[in-house]
Amino acid sequence: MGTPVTALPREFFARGVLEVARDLLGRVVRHETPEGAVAVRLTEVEAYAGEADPGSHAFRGRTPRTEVMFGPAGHAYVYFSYGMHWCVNLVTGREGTASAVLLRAGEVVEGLELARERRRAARRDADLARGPARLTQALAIAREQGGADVCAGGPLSVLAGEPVPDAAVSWGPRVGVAGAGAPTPWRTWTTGDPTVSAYRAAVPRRPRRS
DNA sequence: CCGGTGATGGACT
DNA sequence: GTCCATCACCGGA
Repeated sequence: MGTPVTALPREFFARGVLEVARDLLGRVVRHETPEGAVAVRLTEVEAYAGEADPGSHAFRGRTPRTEVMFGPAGHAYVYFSYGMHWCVNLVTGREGTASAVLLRAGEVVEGLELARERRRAARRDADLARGPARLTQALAIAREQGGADVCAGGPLSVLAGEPVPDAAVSWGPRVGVAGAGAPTPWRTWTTGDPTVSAYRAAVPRRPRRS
C-alpha cells in the first residue's frame, strides 16, 4: 500500500517554533485540488517567533492579515508578497503566541507532471519548489488556503514522511528579511539538498524615483 | 557561475 | 508614500 496518509496531529505543531521547524524537515506537504494532487517533501523552513520577533509579520500585533497567526497551531498563514507571490506558513505553539514556520523549499514527491505545468519557468525538477513562492505555486496554494486547518484531513495536509536525522540538519540566518543579524539561526534545511533555495542576504531596496 | 533590476499590489505608517 | 519573508531574466566573467 504504501504512503501513510495520516496528517500530523495538532500536538506536533503546538510546540516551540524552532522545534517544530526542525522537525518539519522531511515531512510531506500535500495539496489536493480538482486538477490532482501535488506533494512536496520539505527541505528548508524558517521560524518566526511571534510578536516579540522584529522579523515577523506579527511584530506589530494583531491585524486582519496576521489574525490567523494568533490562533491555534496547525493552520496555514498565507500572505501575498511583492504584488505577485503567495507564501505559506504553518502556525505553531500555543494559541496567542503568533509563532509560525515559513515553508521555503522542498522536493516534489507526488504529482510531478502537474507541478511542471504549474511551474513552466523551472528548468530542472529541483527548481519546482525551490523558494517559498515557487513552493506555493507548485502546490497551488494561494489566498483560498489562508487559514486552512492542516490537521483536519482536508485538502491541505502535512504527512509524516521521513524525519531528517540531526546529522543532516543545517542552521543559518534568515533569507531576505530586513533587520537580519539576529543572533538566533532561524532557518533550517537539509544539508546539501539540491532543492534548498540559494541564500541571499537581505538587499537594501533600491531607491525608486518618482 | 554571479550580480543587478523590473514587475507589481497590498499592508501599514 | 514606503516597504516588502520574491522571482525571472539579462548581461558579464
